[in-house]
Amino acid sequence: MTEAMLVVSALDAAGYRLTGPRRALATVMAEMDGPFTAARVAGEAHDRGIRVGRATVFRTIDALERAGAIERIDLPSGEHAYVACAPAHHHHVVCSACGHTAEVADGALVALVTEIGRRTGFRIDEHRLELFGRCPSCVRAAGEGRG
Amino acid sequence: MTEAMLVVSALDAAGYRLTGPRRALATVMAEMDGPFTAARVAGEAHDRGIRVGRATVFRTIDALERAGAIERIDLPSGEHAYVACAPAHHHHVVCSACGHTAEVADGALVALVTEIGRRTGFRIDEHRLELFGRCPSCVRAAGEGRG
DNA sequence: CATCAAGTGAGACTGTGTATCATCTTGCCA
DNA sequence: TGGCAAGATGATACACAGTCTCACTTGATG
Ligand SMILES: [Mn+2]
Ligand SMILES: [Mn+2]
Ligand SMILES: [Zn+2]
Ligand SMILES: [Zn+2]
Repeated sequence: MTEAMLVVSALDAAGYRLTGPRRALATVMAEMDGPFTAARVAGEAHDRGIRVGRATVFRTIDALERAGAIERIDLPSGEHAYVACAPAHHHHVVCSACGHTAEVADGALVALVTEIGRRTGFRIDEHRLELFGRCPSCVRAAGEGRG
Repeated sequence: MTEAMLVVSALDAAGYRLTGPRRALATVMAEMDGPFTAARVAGEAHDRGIRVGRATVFRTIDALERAGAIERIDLPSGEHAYVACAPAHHHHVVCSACGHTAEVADGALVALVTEIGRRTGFRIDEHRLELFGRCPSCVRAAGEGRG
């Protein structure tokens, strides 16, 4: 609930109009558990009786991404997923079993990126670190299975 | 030339058959300058008079990726591109102006990933670092423009 | 060579994302 | 409070990425 409002206010702050479809979709996305694809948002919206065009789903994802309220994750499968998250720069660990994510602060990575820039001679202005594995609870569940 | 042979032998080592289409496409990919999309491989092959089905391009990219001879890069635009590269684990810096890439050894990143695993409780088994910016020669070119 | 599992190409098909355009809404202001 | 222009919407058509099927071909192996 308050999560959806954060998403909506990010839209507002970025100068986008606060429309019905955007509010509804922001709520759907904020309540999603783990990364979601455009198709899943459209499906979930449909299931809740929210009647919104497919193009609007893509446009809203686009607007939210530009507003910094959601972020794209390129899954190893090639799919594009998104997660609602803080507007500050950070990265994500994604559980490949249940989809839960955790945010990871940039921390030591900035120094590493600087060093890579120095060594390669590239002027690096964008980087992306994505981590995949099992979240604590899925690790625990798997352990029990064989324990 | 020898680059293409490396790609072909990686295929061989992974137990794939060495067919005409695969050799031809491996050559095309090895000679590509910077990351290439499936569509660009198909286009380039066509331009060289190599008659090969579109499905085969996708299947060959797939086989080469599994063989470790090429690697996918998720461009910020959302496109999927590939680069021919060494089979050892590493990452890429991509020039967003000219497309040139440089390989970056994992180095200090492994420790960082371990630390992230410890802090988040995730058992991380895959990570991906992608860096985008300007290569040395594009930086130089831009500098001259205003010098 | 003969054999046959693996690979190929044509083409249909699914899915993602974009373009168009007539219609509707929002934010703003008189 | 109503009027309006810019911006947003949705229906639909479209462009493109990637997969699937299936009849046919080819490479590796002996
Ligand atoms: Mn995030
Ligand atoms: Mn590589
Ligand atoms: Zn999990
Ligand atoms: Zn460059």
